[in-house]
Amino acid sequence: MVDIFENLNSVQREAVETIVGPLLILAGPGSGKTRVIIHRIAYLVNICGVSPRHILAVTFTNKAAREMQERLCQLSSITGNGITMGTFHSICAKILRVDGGPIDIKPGFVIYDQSDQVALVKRCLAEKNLEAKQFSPSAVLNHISAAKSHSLGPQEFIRQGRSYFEEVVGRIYERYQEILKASNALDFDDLLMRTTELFSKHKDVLAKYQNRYLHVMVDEFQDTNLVQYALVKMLSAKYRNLCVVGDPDQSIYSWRSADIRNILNFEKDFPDAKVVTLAQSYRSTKTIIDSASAVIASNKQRKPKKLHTENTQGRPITIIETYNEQEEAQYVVSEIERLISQHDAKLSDMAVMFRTNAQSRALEEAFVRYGMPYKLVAGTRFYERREVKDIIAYLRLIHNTADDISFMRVINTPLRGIGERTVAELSSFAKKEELPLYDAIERIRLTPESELKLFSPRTRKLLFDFHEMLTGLRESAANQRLTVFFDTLIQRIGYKEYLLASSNGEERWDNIIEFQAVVQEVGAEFEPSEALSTLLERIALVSDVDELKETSETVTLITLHQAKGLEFNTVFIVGMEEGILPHFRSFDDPAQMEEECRLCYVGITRARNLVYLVRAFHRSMMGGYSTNPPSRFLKEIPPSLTTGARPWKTEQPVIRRRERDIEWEMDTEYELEDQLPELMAGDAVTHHRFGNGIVVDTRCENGDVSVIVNFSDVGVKKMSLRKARLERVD
DNA sequence: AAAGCGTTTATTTTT
DNA sequence: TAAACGCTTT
Repeated sequence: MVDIFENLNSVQREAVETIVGPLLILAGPGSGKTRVIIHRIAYLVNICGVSPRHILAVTFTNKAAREMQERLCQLSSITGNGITMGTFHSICAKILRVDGGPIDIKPGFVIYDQSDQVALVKRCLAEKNLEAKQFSPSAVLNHISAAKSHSLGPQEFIRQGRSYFEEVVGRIYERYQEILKASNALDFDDLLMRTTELFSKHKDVLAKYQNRYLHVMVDEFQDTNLVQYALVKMLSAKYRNLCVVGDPDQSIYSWRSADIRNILNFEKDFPDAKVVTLAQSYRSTKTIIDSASAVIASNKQRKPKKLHTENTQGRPITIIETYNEQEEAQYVVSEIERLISQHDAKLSDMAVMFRTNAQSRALEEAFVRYGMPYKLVAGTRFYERREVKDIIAYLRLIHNTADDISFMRVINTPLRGIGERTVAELSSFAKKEELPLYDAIERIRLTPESELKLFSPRTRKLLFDFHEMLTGLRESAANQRLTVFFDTLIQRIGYKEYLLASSNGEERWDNIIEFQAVVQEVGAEFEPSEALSTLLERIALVSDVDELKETSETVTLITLHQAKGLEFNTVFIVGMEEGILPHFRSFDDPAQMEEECRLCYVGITRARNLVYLVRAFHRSMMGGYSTNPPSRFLKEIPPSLTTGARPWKTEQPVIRRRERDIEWEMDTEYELEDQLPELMAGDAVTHHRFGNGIVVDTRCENGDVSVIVNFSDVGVKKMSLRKARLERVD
């Protein structure tokens, strides 16, 4: 057998050998965290004789789970099998399928993703005749999701609601849950919240899992939310062998309710916890570690942690200033070209990282122009493409006819002449009868026409045909192999013809073909009775990073968020500007600014050898353009560690923008000069209605000057400088 | 019911 | 700029 302690340093070894009681592992980037987790499991199984089925390991992506599984099997085949390993969501989904009964969850439930959630909120808004303008569906959804992340049900949320807005959200939330229940559906947040509900209401079920999992491990603990922490505490309460691994400096998902305090509270909740700090990096050069440390050191709310390495000093960080985003992209491509021809670098060992998806555009153009292979870790994810979602909606509806959101999506896709009015009438009928939409059609058909004066004969026929088609498809699904059924479905609804007739038809059809590959995989493995539900489960819980294959020879284009956990030899971070990184939406909130800083830290520490920090002087943004000063994070890096453009001195304050004012003065009527405050990005202003805010950008548009202000109460607003009476506050 | 036309609005997105 | 949205026309 392989020596489990081979190649472990003393701290890592300590972490591996601590198997009893609570354990917190603080692991810096590249400190061998995954290695420790794997070796610890191997130690538990192979040395201590713990059965793999008594181990629960939670990861943050499916990919991480898969990789861990693979590495375990490499280490020893007996270790790998039988461990419960997966994301919080997939583990909870499994628990609820098996044991959800006591809290009224039927095993066949479907899982709603983000776009389904938005659709559902919209439906609730429409039902309540609320203006989508005033209550933006995504804002409402964010509040609902945040409530769920704190285990607050609708009632509790309403009870503690503080503002009018929250009161309304509470009512929407209530209805939202009703519809979910009636549709036999759970959203992502429900998977977690309802599992904690199950555990707290039914101690026998909890006991079953507590007895099984003698050892619980959680990776990426800094990005867990309160429900997830609650789950972990419940599951490990009996044996208290709980090991959490994380790095507060890499917490970048607070906007998804991840709570950095979990990691800080851990020691309070478990006073006897042992804390092990892995501070030696095996990944990056000394220069990279020192630069990243300098960047993160500017965060105030942070336990200082000294990362070190015995690796070589390495090359300095290259800082580049380009004219605009095209030149920026061009620089990246030509530098990659140079590294390949002069230093024998591999494309697959390089990544270009950015803060916002919009930035990928200029990059892609340059890569295409140069004919350099690249892989964009998608902005719109595969399973969220319209055509793929359409088909998924059909599959779900066939699997679970109560799924109203899917029903709504497909009833007129492809177009079959059933319009808005008909759907509205049908759904109010369904609501009155408390029936799913699918069953409502059946009810209409069975009710004598004299009793029910609904719909014209033509419309009735259309509805009945649709219903009949679905019934037929349900039968096919039950009998045919999944692959065959899939073809039946596509053909029956005429989807190919429909797609090819639309714009980008070919491309969209190709996506269906790609989807078919996944279907084939599942179809080959499962009998018709199980295949459909397996397929739906599989596609509900995967992300794009999961699908990222390292094999192909291409450069990776990826957002900083998605890059977490990955590593490359060479990393380019583009858009190192105020307004991009840090993003302007974070300007007025110190806590969010610290998260921007961590994002930068995560990016830099993905690199083993080379880091390029690139910025553009001038960049198109939202139709106009803006001239962003260099990112404040650049200033933090000691000049001795950098090379390349560094025209500003470190002592100099951040340059604030004013360039466009030349145009502005020409276009603006002069008498305004005295009355209007001369504003620039970063200025604090006050507005008679919107309150206080920070100027994010000023720009000329058709002779008028618009100011974009991020108000602390109402968010970002764009307004005419001439009309809006903004006052500067000092 | 569906196409057409202005208007609006722009982070990040493990699941 | 461009895409998504909602209103109006056909």
